[in-house]
Amino acid sequence: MLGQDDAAGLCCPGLLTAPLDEDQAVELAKVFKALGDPVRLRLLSMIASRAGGEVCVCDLTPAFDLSQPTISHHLKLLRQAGLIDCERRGTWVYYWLVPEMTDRLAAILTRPAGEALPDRTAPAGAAS
Amino acid sequence: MLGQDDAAGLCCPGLLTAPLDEDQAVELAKVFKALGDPVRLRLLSMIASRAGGEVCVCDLTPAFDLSQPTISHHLKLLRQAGLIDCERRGTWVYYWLVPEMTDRLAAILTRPAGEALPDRTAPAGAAS
DNA sequence: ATCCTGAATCGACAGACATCAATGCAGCCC
DNA sequence: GGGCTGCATTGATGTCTGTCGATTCAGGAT
Repeated sequence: MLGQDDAAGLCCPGLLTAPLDEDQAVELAKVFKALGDPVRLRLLSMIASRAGGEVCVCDLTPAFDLSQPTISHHLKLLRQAGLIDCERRGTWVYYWLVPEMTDRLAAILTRPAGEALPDRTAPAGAAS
Repeated sequence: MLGQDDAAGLCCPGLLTAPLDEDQAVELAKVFKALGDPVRLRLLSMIASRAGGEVCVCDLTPAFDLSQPTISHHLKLLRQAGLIDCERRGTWVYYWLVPEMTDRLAAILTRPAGEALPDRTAPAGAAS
């Protein structure tokens, strides 16, 4: 059943509207941590932008100056974060994006429309 | 002019539409890495959701079971990532969200509207 | 000036992480 | 079967990071 460890319980209505409780924060942090590496970001973008929606590992590995085990490790972390999934098909393994997860992250980072921000460009009290 | 190190050059049209080049990936990863810690996520959400748009450090610190220097350290990382900014006002220091950055992240994680995903529930591969 | 308070910085340390070479495992082909 | 290829796992290693106590710095109050 392919790990798919956790990181599924991201129900939070939005990081920016109410304080996160600790459990939510821990879950969310796992996903952002998975995104917090240049190699994984490039892997994710290569997978997500691929016409057809899936990529063979053999197309990913040569794009980096890293060993094959290292790429495999990064793919595993992205998968455990719920950002991608994979399937073995004969000799090759194919990865694809899980758009529900990126959608969820985008929603979490989106502020409610009518939120009036205090105008920082002309603060009331500060001259000079 | 308050560090504000880098992490400003996030022009990328979207993580999910085209492969990121390495420099873009490195910049973006810094921001996501800043979000990849539960304490920083909670700090950010406490700051962002505060009515009035700003929070005094003295209101943040007691919400955690961590030392004051540790909180200060996390705030510094969030600030270096461009997610928050701060100002000293007399004895106290106030922090607020930089919504441009979260907006940018949300945009980066958002797929272009008309993107037809391959239907994973009924793979078409075998036919034809 | 002296003291006090709130916040940032410094130095140290344990745990986490990225990376590699070596190995293991699964599926193809001869 | 035997060998080959593609990918995952293991074990080791150097670096990064989260945390703390101690210290320092900035501003107000006495």
